[in-house]
Amino acid sequence: MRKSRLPTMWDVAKRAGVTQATVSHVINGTAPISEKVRKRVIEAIDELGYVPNAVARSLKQNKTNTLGLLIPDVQSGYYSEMTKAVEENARKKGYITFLCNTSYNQQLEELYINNLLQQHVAGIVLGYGLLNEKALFKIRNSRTPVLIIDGSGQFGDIHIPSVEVDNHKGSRLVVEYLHSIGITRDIGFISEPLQHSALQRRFEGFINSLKHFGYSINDDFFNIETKQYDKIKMGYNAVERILQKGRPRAIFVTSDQVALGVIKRLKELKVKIPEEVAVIGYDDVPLATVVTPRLTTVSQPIYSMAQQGLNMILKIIEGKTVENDRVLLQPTLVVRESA
Amino acid sequence: MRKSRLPTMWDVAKRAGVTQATVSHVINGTAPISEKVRKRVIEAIDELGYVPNAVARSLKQNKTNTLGLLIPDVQSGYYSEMTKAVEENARKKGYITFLCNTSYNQQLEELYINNLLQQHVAGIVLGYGLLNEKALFKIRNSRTPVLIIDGSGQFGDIHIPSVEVDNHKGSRLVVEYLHSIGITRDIGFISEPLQHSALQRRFEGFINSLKHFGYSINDDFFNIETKQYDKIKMGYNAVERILQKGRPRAIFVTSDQVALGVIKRLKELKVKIPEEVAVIGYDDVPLATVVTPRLTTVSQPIYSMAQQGLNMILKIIEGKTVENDRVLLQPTLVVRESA
DNA sequence: CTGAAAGCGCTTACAG
DNA sequence: CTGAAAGCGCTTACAG
Repeated sequence: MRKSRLPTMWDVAKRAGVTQATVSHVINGTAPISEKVRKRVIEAIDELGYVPNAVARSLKQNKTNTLGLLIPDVQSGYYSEMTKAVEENARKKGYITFLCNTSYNQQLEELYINNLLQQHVAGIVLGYGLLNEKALFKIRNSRTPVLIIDGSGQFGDIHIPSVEVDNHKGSRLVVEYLHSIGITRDIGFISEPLQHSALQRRFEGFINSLKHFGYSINDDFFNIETKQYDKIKMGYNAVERILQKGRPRAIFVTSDQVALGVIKRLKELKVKIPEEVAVIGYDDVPLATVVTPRLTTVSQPIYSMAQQGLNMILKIIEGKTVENDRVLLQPTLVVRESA
Repeated sequence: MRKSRLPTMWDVAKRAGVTQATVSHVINGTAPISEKVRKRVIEAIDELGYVPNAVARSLKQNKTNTLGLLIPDVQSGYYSEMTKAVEENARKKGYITFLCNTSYNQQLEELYINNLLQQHVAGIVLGYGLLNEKALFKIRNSRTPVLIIDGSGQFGDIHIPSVEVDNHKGSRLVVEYLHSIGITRDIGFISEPLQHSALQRRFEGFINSLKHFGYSINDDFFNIETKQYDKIKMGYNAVERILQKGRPRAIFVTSDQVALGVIKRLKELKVKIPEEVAVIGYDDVPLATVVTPRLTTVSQPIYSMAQQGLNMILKIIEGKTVENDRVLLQPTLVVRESA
């Protein structure tokens, strides 16, 4: 049982007793059509269950209404929120989005980019700073509009439009807050690998702020992972390693997902949070309010990033000029219980 | 600065001094080509940075390598896992997937289905039992291969291929386990709205098992939400309402996300889990091991569902016959600390 | 207000 | 082994 050919405009035309061009005109409103003919065409469409073929349309118009979104991991609370925000805003603008989950794998990044380019997507949204520069060049070469959310638009010589959050400032907020509550030494740092720009900036911002206050830097309490694996386990293991060298008074963790593991281990060890060790995360994922103690963390305006980002890339797609193609948004610190 | 036309096979052909058909043949390997010509064509492709146009290809071949996935909410731990599993398996088979996040909104369901149909996706994967039957009819009408994961394939008269988990059994495992640890009464039930079949089955299974053991049913301890909102808050509020009527000895919650809220409130109230109130969730999301106490829950073989589901729909897409189009997988109970 | 016709970039019999 | 040609289902000037 193979599907018999789907009805086309030609079938509709025949049934309505008009020409195929006329059917196109009534569907797209591209010409004034008499009410009588219009009605006949609409009827024929309904009777046949005709559905316009976007593939043919795209080929002729040389434009699609599809977007590609690259993220490292939909399962992370942060990226799933980003995915939702991007997809929702795209839909509202009439675009449908391809989801590309790269797992930070360079080969996958390139495979997806190749695929998206072949699909002639109207634009590509990068949810993080791609690791594979070759893939980036391919995008540039194709002249496909591209945007990076939550990442620097600067890759060596090439620059792409971006909407990012001030990561230096995020870290500064953390150190300032710790200062304000009297924690001025033994501040630890835990992070997943500093693979993309956002994470690197957080680390730089952290170090700079520490220096700014004239704190001594004890990297016994630093634990930066060198490869990706389960985020929660990363936090869990990091606590393990740090505690072998001493006890920090506070730990700044560059993502909530990892902070969850940190808290888990600390609690198992009966270390009091925040009395003995204060913990501050980053991202403000929904779960931050569920753990005990509730997580103090740096909040990122994800929805706003996605919204402004989408507006920007759509302008570029439409060939309009965008005044500012490096939008910088501000993070805020949400103080709860863990610090 | 508008993009100049991208190179086509025709451009490649001209540069290589061959015909456009020949270029197509070397790209697709659809004809034996002399090594000499092949090399010239490959060179031309590289020099021009030619990328095959999948839109044109799809139109001519009347098939795309795209899939649509409908889920209610990427942000939920359960559906983000499903999304990842489906997307990964689709990619491995050469398909790229459109993500459609419906929020259980019937209008959105229909909008997405219309859009996917226009895009002529090769297949549609439903991540839950669609609420809008009209949308379902449209899929059927278009004869687009469709598959439902984690939901019944039976909608009134129409049946669609499905891979689901035995939800009756999941609930039975819960009641049996409670029985085995001596909890034989005052068993509560908390659920988000029973909007799709999976949830309905869990409820039925729960009631049946209670009856099976001859337990009395006290629906003072039941709290089934009537509309969607934040899952964690649902759990939180449900505890509130139930505790006003008395204290159950155990609560079965039909999803971990909601169970997180249940635990949160119980802990705030200093109710001991599991000594005073045992809590059992459903789904076994990654966070289940992070909360304190670690969540006892029913585990679903999501990856396996996605994998088997993808295999099935791809067979259907390729016109092969599938022997069993109603696969039923088995859940397992993971006993941790909360019960 | 409606139609005839070209063409988007490919694939695919078919010839030679 | 390579090419000439039709055609996938549309949109879009252009005529009338």
